[in-house]
Amino acid sequence: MKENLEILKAISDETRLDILNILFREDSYVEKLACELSLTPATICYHLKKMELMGLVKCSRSQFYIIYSLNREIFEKPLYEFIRKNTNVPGNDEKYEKEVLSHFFKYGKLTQIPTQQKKREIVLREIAKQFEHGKIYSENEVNSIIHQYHEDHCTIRREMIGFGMMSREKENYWLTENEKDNNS
Amino acid sequence: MKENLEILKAISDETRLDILNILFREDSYVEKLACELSLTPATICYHLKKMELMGLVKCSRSQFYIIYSLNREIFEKPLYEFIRKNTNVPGNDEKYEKEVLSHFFKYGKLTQIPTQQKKREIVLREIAKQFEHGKIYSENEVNSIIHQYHEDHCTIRREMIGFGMMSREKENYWLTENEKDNNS
DNA sequence: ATAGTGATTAGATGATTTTCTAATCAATTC
DNA sequence: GAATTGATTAGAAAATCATCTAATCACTAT
Repeated sequence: MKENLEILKAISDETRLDILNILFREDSYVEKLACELSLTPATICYHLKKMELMGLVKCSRSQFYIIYSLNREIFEKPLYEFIRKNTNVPGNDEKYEKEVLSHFFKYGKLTQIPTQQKKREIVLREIAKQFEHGKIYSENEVNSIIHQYHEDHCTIRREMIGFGMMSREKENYWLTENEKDNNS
Repeated sequence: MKENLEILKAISDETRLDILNILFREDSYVEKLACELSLTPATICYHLKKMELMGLVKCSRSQFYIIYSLNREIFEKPLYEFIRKNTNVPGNDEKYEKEVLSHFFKYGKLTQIPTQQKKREIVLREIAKQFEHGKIYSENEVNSIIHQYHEDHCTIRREMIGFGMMSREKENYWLTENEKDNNS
């Protein structure tokens, strides 16, 4: 909802808070509000119209005056309803990962092993994609695949096991099974 | 509470809503947020600090990163709690009345009888202050007192009875009793 | 109809706020 | 302790917003 932002903005102003507080007490009209708040009718009108557009107040004519009153239901809602979006912004995390990957991979090579855990995990997970699920690799095969990306295949191999991406028994290596979801 | 305004302002911004939405999902940190929202870390920091100052988010260091998270209690409160002031603005209505009076009275004379009910009532109530409570006046006395303010004492006398400020029986006039409160 | 009055709109001005770049601070790793 | 990296601050530019004056609109009453 883009509208949430507009509703919040329609509230977040000193003058408009003053107006709302008066309207909580009693209905009122432009000229009276202008007088009570020491502002011109034009200014009050500007604020009331803004709030009316967002459904915070409503108005109706009564003899000479146009009486403004609150739409009170709105103010009962909890704050988070005005914040949370129903549209799931897709791929926000992926965007971050792409940024990290493009920073550490240049021309198909890993320029350095990231120091920070979170970035290292992203990079290692990218390399792990070169291995097939279910297939068993010898240590030499593992090393040579990793070597395409970086010279220090030992560190990387060890780290991949440390992060639980890869499993090992004696000389045999394979992708850990429950890691499948992260590599698709 | 002046603070209410600051809290609302700390929420009412597109970027800050985006940040809050991400933090509803999971805790995060400056650089990651900057990347996801395609803004610079400086900008994200600016927004986070603003929200932290208002108690919307909190932060704690964890290894390399400073992790930001929500103060979730705040977002459960209904909207009106962020609007209503506990300080009763005193004398707002009086201010309006003063404005009306100074518009219709010039040099101690009533320049014209207002057309609108609300204003006419204010003006008449002002003139009624010249009469003593409990005292009984003849029609001539009433007329001459009113005449100090305006030539058309008949209309004004009639209107004061119409509004219930003054009572009449035959030739005798007196201030209506339950009007006392309004004239102090 | 016409005059009077409250409400609204248009346009201009000044204030506030968001954003960036560049520099600095603070914590971590080698 | 030197270098790296994430967070913060300062200062400037650009965008947004509140307010006013003046003109117009819409309704009421004579």
